[in-house]
Amino acid sequence: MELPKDYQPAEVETRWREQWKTDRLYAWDPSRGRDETFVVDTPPPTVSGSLHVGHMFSYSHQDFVVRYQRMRGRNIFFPIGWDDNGLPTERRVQNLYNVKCEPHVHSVMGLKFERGRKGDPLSISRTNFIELCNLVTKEDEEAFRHLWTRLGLSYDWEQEYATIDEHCRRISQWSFLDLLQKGEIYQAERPVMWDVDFRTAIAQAEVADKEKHSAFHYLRFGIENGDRDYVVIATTRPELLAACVAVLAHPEDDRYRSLFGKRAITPLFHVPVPIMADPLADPEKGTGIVMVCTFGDQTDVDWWRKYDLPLRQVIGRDGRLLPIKFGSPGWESVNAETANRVYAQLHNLTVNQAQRKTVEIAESADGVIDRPKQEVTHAVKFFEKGDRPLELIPTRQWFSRILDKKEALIEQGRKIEWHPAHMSLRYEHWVEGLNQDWCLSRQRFFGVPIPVWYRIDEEGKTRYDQILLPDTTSLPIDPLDDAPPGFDESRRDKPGGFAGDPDVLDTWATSSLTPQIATHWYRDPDRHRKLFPMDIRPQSHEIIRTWAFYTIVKAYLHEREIPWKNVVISGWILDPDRKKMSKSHGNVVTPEPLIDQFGADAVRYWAARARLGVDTAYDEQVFKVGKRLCTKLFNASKFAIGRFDGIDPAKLSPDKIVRETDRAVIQELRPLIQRATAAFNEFDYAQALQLTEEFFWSTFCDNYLELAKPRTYEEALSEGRLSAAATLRLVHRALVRMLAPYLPYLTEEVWHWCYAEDPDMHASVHRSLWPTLDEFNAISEPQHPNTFPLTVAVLDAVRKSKAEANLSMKAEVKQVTVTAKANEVAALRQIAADIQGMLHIQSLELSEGEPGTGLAAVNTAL
RNA sequence: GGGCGAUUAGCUCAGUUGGUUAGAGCACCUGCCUUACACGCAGGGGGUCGGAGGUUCAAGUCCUCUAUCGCCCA
Repeated sequence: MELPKDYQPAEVETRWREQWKTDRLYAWDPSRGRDETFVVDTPPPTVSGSLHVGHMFSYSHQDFVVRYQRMRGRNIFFPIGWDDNGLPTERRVQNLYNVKCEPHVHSVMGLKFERGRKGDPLSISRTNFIELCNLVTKEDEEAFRHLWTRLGLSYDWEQEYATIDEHCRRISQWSFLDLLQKGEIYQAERPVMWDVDFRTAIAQAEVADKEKHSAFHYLRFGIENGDRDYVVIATTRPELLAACVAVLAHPEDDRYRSLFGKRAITPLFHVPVPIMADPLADPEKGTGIVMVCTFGDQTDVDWWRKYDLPLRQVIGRDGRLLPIKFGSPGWESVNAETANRVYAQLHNLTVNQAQRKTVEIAESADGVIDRPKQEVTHAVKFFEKGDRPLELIPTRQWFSRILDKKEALIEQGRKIEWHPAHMSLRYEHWVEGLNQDWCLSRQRFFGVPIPVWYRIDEEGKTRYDQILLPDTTSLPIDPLDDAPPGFDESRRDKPGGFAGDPDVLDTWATSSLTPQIATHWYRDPDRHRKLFPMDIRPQSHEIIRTWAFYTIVKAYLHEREIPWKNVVISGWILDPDRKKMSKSHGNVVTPEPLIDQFGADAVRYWAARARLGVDTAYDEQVFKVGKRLCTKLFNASKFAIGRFDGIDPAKLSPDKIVRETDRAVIQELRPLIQRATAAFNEFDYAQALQLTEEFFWSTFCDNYLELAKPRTYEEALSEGRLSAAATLRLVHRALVRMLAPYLPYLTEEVWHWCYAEDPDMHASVHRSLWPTLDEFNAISEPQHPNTFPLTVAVLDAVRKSKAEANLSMKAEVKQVTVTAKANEVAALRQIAADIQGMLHIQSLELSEGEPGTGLAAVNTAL
């Protein structure tokens, strides 16, 4: 057989990629039963995010597990999707094309858009904006598809989906309607966390705390009919002064006890507000007496509800101060004229500007500022993708009831096996800390529309309590384009007609349905039953509180089921200084050049070296190690196969393995198979790799191959040569399979040099069965279980002597004397010829005795 | 402030249910171009396992406290 001189990853990878696709090697077989099927719920990557090494890292981890399971004979269901709807795509479109979506703008057919256009953002219609999002999404998907394919991830591309495609919209809307019908979702007008730039509500899971510099401003509030003139309140949000609705202190705070029941008069706006006692007021914070605004934070909301306080909303949805007229109902002031004069200077300012302006006005007024401000640092809530702090703004939104299900959700989490186990705590702690129902609606555009309409009464008022639902057979629908059953388009937005809900669903409302999306759920109950609950959800740890959590929620709400039996958590790739890789830090490594440089298998090796759930510092050395392993496997395979090539494989059956050396190496292989299999069954691909790599390099290449080599050069098909050839073939064939999950390209290449036609194997290594002990049952055990380690001890000693004498390994050795226990000497005697042949020993003397330390005492005379 | 995790050779990491002189790769040093591989082979130096205390015949491996770092949550 003519084999190539060097391993050329690029050529080999391209060839096999094509072949696998043609052969539908990774396609799921719908005809096979659930018990022989292994189902994976792959979290679809956010395609508008930038590709980085972390993607290759964690998505390779799934593939190791999947490829192993495939080699166990399981029917693999391994779908892949793209998470493309939502803000990341919208933001990318805005930046790429310098546009902004304004729903009132009319659509333009066939509008051409230009990337990188300068000037002010162009306002475009919702329809045009969504068109652009779809366009960009397609390109972004292609980048991921390319990377996944190059990496050799064994997805079943026939199951591909995108969270904005028709199928996903249909499933997502069905989910909404099903939960609505089950009473699990509701709409309400209430203060929600609001991003003033994206102008949308967001959910608890999307909030990130950021440490920000701020300051307590000490303001004097007047007291109505009091025994003192004023009380000093410290606030970090003076711009909310106009929204003040009450003043609170701790009931046992003697400083303020006499004030309870009286009214305070706010500075600048002269609004009388009640002074009340509440145990949640912290005497240690600020001056111990706090102003309640609608709304500064969640505690304000709680107090506002608890005491049924009035609503004085001053911050608008765009983050600017609303127009307000003091003296009008709800805006009483004992000095409305002054209040309006002050407020006129604040109206329409952003929150930041308003804060500065308020302080400026307060400073120039008499008796408002009590003392200099005090700088502080505190945690401020941001939308994780946002630039300005969140505001609490009362709006009408859809919510999913989850607060009343904490216990049940924790219980669901406990039914799932988490790998590593401690990751389940992240889930439990998140559920325990929930403090809001899930806000499902987003005031955005590129998402799954909320599939409802509302009646408009004869007065032209939208009746949110009169919901119109679509016929489920018509899903997916867009209530802004489609008319509800019983109406036609002419009645849209007219008195007596209907209005479509303008909002879209939170992306997680769809992403949380990846199991149902993949199984086709209600559309194909048979298929759903065959695939659900799934076997594993591989993902990384930062999305436990979002992706894992919401998916568990949905499976529970719909079917009272867990979505998967196992969650398998990948760690992160950190930069060499162990910092998180992120675009803003500028430390992100781009993936494709690494494949160009080292080959896909080497990149996968790098990923495989990291243990489950453990964060790993980025170290380019590991790619080199991977590449070196590929080179070694390539060369060793060429050589090993060359040693038995030409001998009829039928002559190389297990029963031909009769020599002690050969039986001894098989005896070493057995525990390797057991241990690697056990590790893989626990999803511990890293452990399985480490064991296999060590055996391959050290036991197989450095020792066994060298020992067996002389016999393979014998001219006749002697018993010894056949035994060595059969052993080489069987061990090598097992090792190639054991490395196949990690190095799919090279192992497939090697497989086809020699093993693809074996009757007990599949043409592809990736569908051949993982090695089991059964394959080696027919081979007798060596005379002594320690024969191999004993032999290596002798080899090491002789090699050391040669090395210390600066001699070549092929240098002749006059005599070697080995002392070992009697039964071991007997075993060693059968190895003697191989040892002598390998190390060129003229005389090898074996004597029975106490070896002292170690297995054997070895004396070498050069 | 609470929770979780990490802390092992210069670097990146392994160390199974506690048990002989703590391992690997890289880097370093010394040899060897041994008819698969110099992207190789052989050999070598180098850690007492963050710190303190405890349990035990025996601890990197269990317990307590503590330091540093990271993540998550308030």
